[in-house]
Amino acid sequence: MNVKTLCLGILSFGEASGYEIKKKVEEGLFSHFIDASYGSIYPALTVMLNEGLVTVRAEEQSGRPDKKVYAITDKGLAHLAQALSVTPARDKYKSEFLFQMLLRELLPRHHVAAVYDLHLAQLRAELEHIESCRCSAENHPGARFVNGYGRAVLGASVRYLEEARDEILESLATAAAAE
Amino acid sequence: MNVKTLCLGILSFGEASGYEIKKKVEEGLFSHFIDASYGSIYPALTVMLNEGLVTVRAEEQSGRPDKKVYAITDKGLAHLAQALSVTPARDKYKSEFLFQMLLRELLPRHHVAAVYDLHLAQLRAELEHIESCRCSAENHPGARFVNGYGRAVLGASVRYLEEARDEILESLATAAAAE
DNA sequence: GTGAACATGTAACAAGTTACATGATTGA
DNA sequence: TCAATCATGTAACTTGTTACATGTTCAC
Repeated sequence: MNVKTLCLGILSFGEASGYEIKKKVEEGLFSHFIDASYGSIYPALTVMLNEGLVTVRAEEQSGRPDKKVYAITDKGLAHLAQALSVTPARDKYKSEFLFQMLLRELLPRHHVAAVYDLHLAQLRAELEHIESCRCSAENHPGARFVNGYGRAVLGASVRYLEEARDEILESLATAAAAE
Repeated sequence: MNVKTLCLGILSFGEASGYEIKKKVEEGLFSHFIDASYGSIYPALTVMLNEGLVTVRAEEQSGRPDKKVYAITDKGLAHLAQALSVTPARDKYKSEFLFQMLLRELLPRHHVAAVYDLHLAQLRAELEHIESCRCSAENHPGARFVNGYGRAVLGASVRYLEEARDEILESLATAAAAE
């Protein structure tokens, strides 16, 4: 799936500027499983405008550049539906954190402890965030499902890290004591 | 984290050929959170050989090309430790499946049902796989932790999909009946 | 005899990220 | 006054993937 499809998907919820699309991607209901940068969003919108998949409306603003609000067209909606009518690529999950934990015996104890707690804090923050989105997702079936999925997975991660923390810290303490 | 670090990490568990590294990445204990293709592994090994991070040993084989078995050097081990001594990048999770489920109202019912069940089957297979790796990970602390993490997360995904399935299918049935 | 697994390697290509360029406003 | 937020856009760069090239053995 490419950035074009991603933008069309966001726009299917309502019109938005490139800037707002990026915000929705990184802060919105879907932040946990999609990602895109300005450098890919803006060109994608320009291309789709030329292809008739979206329309623009310039919103004048004092001082700032005109806000270009994009809206999806019928053609864009059809394009989106078609782009989604394929078997989705397998989920991709990449974790440098887990790679470090796998090889933690090679790393300084303080680093492992710091990385562990940072990761746990980040997961908790993300979980809180999607829990705060719960209400706004309630009335949309797709959003509700996706929100529930995120809560289930992030919740499991947080719980696992909380449970395993003692073991990690204990082995660290033991190793430190043995020195 | 790049492919070089990934290969060094695998090699820190023992010598291996490029082919075997790829197998370990896609079938091994870590398959759920790392990934790499031959097109990136082979060049990485060549570069690291020139940098003195690994050594090679050609294993003659009848018929097949010589198997080039790589082993990590002390310099490579130091390089690996240094590469891992940074704050890890945030976990990246991308899911076209969730994106389709988010927008499922745009998609044909049969497609949603097929995609859902395929995804569930794939998650179950992956979970079974890492459960089958559990024993071989028991005696290595890093592997045990990572294996447990994978089981926790995949288990939560599978359970959620199992629970939500009725709701998805029911809404599909309702929509179909309303036509 | 056919496809999968074993085994290495290259080159063209795709896709997206980072950094740069610009500049006003708003709140601490 | 300094950082953050709003706001768009381009170009160089990174990184890795896909497809190709080659050839054997083993199991069905």
